[in-house]
Amino acid sequence: MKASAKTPNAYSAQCPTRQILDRVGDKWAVLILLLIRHEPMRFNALRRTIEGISQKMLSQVLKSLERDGLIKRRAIATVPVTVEYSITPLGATLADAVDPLRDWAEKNLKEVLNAQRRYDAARKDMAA
Amino acid sequence: MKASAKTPNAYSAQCPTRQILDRVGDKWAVLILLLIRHEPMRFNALRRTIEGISQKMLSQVLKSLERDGLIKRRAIATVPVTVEYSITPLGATLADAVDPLRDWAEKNLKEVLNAQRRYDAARKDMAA
DNA sequence: CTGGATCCACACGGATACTG
DNA sequence: CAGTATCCGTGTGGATCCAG
Repeated sequence: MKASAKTPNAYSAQCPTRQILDRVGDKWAVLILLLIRHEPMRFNALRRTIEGISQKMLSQVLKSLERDGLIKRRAIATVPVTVEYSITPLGATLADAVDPLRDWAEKNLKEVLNAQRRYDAARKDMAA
Repeated sequence: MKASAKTPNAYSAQCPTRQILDRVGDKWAVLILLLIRHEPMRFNALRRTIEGISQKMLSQVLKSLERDGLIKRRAIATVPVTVEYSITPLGATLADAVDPLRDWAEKNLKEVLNAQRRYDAARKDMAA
C-alpha cells in the first residue's frame, strides 16, 4: 500500500498517538477490552453480552486485538471446542489509559449533549 | 431512527463512554483538538498542517466539534473573511483526558508493532 | 479565505450459509 | 461452539465545482 511514499507526512500519519487512537476509536475494541478486563470470556459470551455486534465484526476485532498483543486467545480442545479470550498485561495497561476518558465521558456527556441542543436550536432559528 | 426501540440495549449502546469513544476515535477530531489546544488556528492553517485531510472532512469535523462544545468558531469579517477555531474549556478537559492515551501510545506502540510482527510471522508459518 | 453541494468509488459492516 | 466465506447494501470520504 506504499504507506511510506506519499503519506501525508505531517503531524498525523505515522504518529503513535494516531495509530493508538484509531484502535481506541474502533467501535468495539475498547468495549471488548473492558469486558474481559477482569475475567476471560468465550466467543459467544462476548457475542451475547455486546449483542449489537455481528459475529463477523466480533471475530474480526478479536483477531486484530490479538494481533496487537492486547488480548490472548486460548483454544481448549473440548468436545465442541472452547475458546477463551483474556486480556494481556499490555492490554490491561491500555485499559488503564482509557479510564480517564471514561471518567470524562461520564462527567461531561450531559454538557456535550447540552451543547448539541444549543447548537441545533441556533441553527433552527437561522432556518426560520 | 428509533434508537430507543430495538437498540442492542446492552453494555454498549447509550453508554456515555461509547459515545465519547466514538468522538475520540474519529480519525481527525482529537488531532484537531490537540492542534488548537494552545493556540487558535484558521481553517486553511489546519488544512495545511494536517494535510492528509480533505476540506470536506475538515469542515465536517470542525462543525461536529463545535456542535459538541469542544471548540469555538469565530468568524472575523475581514476582506476575504477570516475564521479562527479555538478550544473551549470543555474541550481542554477532554484533551487532558486524552493525554494518558498519548503517553501510552508513545510508550507502547513499539511493543504493539512487535506483537503484530510476531502474529504475522506465526501465521505465515502456518501457510508454509 | 472559508466553506457548501454534488458525484462517485470503495471500504465497512450486516445477513446468511457453511465448516471444523 | 467458534469461526470462515460470500453476497451485497450503505455510509464514509475524496475530488471537483461553485459561492459568500
